[in-house]
Amino acid sequence: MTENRTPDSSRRSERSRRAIHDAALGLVGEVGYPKTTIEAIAARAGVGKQTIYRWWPSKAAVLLDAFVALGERTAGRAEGEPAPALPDTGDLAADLGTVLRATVDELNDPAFEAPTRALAAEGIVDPRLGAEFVEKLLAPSFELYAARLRAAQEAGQVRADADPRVALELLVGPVTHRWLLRTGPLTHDYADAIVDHVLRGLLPNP
Amino acid sequence: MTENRTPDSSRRSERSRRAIHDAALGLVGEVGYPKTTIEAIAARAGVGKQTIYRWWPSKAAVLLDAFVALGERTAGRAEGEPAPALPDTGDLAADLGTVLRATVDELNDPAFEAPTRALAAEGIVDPRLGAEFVEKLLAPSFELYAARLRAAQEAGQVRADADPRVALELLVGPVTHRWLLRTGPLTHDYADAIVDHVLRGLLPNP
Amino acid sequence: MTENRTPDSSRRSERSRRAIHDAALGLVGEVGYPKTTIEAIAARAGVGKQTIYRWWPSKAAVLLDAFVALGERTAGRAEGEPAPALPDTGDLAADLGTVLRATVDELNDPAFEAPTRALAAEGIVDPRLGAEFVEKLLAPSFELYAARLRAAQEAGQVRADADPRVALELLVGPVTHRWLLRTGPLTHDYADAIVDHVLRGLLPNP
Amino acid sequence: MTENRTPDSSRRSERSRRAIHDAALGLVGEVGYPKTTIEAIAARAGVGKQTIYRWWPSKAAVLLDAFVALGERTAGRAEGEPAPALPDTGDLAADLGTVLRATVDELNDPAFEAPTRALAAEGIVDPRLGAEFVEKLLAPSFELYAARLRAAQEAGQVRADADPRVALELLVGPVTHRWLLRTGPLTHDYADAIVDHVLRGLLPNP
DNA sequence: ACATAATCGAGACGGTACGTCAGGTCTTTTT
DNA sequence: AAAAAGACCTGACGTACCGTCTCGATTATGT
Repeated sequence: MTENRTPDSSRRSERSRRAIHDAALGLVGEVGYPKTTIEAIAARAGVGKQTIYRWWPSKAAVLLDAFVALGERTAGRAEGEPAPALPDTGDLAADLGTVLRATVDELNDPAFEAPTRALAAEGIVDPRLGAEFVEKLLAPSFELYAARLRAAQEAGQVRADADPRVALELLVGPVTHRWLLRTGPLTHDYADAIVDHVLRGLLPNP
Repeated sequence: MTENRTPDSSRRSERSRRAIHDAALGLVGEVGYPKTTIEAIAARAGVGKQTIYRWWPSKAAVLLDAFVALGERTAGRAEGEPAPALPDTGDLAADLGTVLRATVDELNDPAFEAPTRALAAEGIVDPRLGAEFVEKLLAPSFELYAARLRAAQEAGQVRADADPRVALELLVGPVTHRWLLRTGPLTHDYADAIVDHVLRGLLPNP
Repeated sequence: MTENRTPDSSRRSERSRRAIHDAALGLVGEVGYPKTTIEAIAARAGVGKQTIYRWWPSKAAVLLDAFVALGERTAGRAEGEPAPALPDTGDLAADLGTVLRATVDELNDPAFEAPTRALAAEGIVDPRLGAEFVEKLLAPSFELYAARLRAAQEAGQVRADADPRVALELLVGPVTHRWLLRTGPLTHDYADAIVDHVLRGLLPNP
Repeated sequence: MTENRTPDSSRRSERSRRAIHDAALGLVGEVGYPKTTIEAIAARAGVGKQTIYRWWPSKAAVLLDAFVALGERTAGRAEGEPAPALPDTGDLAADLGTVLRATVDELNDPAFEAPTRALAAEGIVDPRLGAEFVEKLLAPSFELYAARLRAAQEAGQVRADADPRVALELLVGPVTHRWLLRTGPLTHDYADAIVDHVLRGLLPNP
């Protein structure tokens, strides 16, 4: 009965897509995620509601797309994807510290905070969106951590029997935990402390 | 004009309170949190909507209350609060492993999953609720971890310069991270791996 | 599944009812029936849409109610209904002529024309509404015609074997026909001609 | 800016025209007039929406065209126009009765009822369409009545001072009145009664 | 023991947004 | 040049809930 016709994406209006992205980000920044309605996005974008419903399944999906596109634009990259590499000075502790501090800074950046929290919250409840959130926003940087750890492992700076995925989560888990639950201040010192503790546990057995 | 009268809680109907708790938990279990509306809770509880609005500020607050009460009831405790202590067999790794595995089991329990995720999600976005969520549901067990770690520290099993709060987050952070973001299977093995890594980092300097 | 709860009319807001009537009539007069939307009625009446949907099944039903109430208010009568009697001067032709001319005037009154046409049109397509339209707006006056004709019949001015319902339709049918289909000018002369022809056919057999 | 170009009707696709007619009639029969949408007509006819908008001003106009074409096809006539004559047996009452009964039968034919009512309703509200409706569907038969009455008048069977247009409306008005308003059963007996009454009023003065 | 006052169940109300539908315009590609 | 296809903006639909509000009908003290 209800036909699930998928629209012809080759005829999609690029103008509308961009306008919707911008409107979504603008509104979330100005009035917050919960008060950002699809109706308002459409109105601000000068677009029919149907044009949103045609291409996205939910408000959160719109915002996720917009956010990803924003990240790419901000990073200067085109909508294709090569992401920059994690520094490798040879000093593992310093390298991880640098990046974890950067992560902390980003989480503390008020411009990013609102939409990121909103998307994380939606993703927690909606597995589909959660997977997309992780894949598009988190996975890339996770992979960089893992790569750097593997390099260190090969250089003998890290125990051979350590799983880089687990190590990665030991670094990132506490930080996001503190950020999400607001159980304490999210500072560079905290990032350093995490790196310090974790690396102690990863040292090769003497 | 509109007086903001705070209701007289001594006249509060215990019957209604319980009915609302039950209705909220039932609905969240059956239709999920987003489709659980205040109107539906009121209807199922056989209660006027105003009775909910009188005593709770939001749907999430209702669920949080209901969930806390459920936890207490399940644990056999009265609505007062003494929480059981964390085991201390002298073997720190074993003790932490036991408890972290229990946490993993609870997070995997389908009955608890839906409401916990919903509350976590709301808490991420709403700081007030987040604080209450942490305070009522997480803080108690966090405190137990911290106590056990302090005991181990005093016994010389853990470096004197380690911060128990940080150590705690090293244990709990990765687990909740994996649970919230669904980045991997949440198993006993994973709990053990976390404990193993973290304790290595906490050993007294040789 | 879909509960058909009927609202409690004793709690109905009289204020809203009147405001909706006025808004409906105002809008139909100003922008015409097809461009009068339920949304606009609600907005102009300062009322939630649901309040309209709660009490009326359709836009046409709203207008019909409003129109009936208007008719009663205009006629000075309260919302109860005793309708005035048709004159009986003894001269049947004169009496019928008077009333049919009045009907013609009413049909030509621009204030009444738009809503009446709209309601008639809806009634033609929707039997339920049509019945209500006839019952509430037309039947009362029809009954007066019939009564006057019966009186004439008893006075021997009309054939005993004539059916007053049919006679009534002979008078009223051509007038409404011409009005609805705009097949010719709707004048007093036309009314007189109709009365003349019809009465010839109703004279007692010589 | 937007030119109001009138399309070149010589290049019009006959195939599409017929398909649109058929789709319109089919849909009105199946789902009723209000639920028959231009979009649905286009889809069923395998035609672009623009093709409809190019050639017709409104849904009602499409249906009217389709209905007229259907009537002509049904009557076996080509799309040109000669309409059959009304019988003249010399017995005016019998002749009019025959035709009025035929009219009654047509109005009672369920296949014709839905579209006719829909068109009549639209015509009541939209004068332009109303005129077309009368002109294309009603006027031809009206003219036949008028012709027959004129013949009778010349034969001295009808008063010389009677206006055939009025006489015609005396016959047709009550029937359509009853049909449109559903104020009573539309039977052959009713048709006969109307003819009887009307002819009494048309007899030459003794 | 009873009056008094608050809570309670119920649900109508003014609103906001939802997700859907169709209208009528426009563009792209095919015939 | 007209046609099939269908994306687009627009705007109304009817529904679902929101949070507020009034209405009797219970309570539940505190004099």
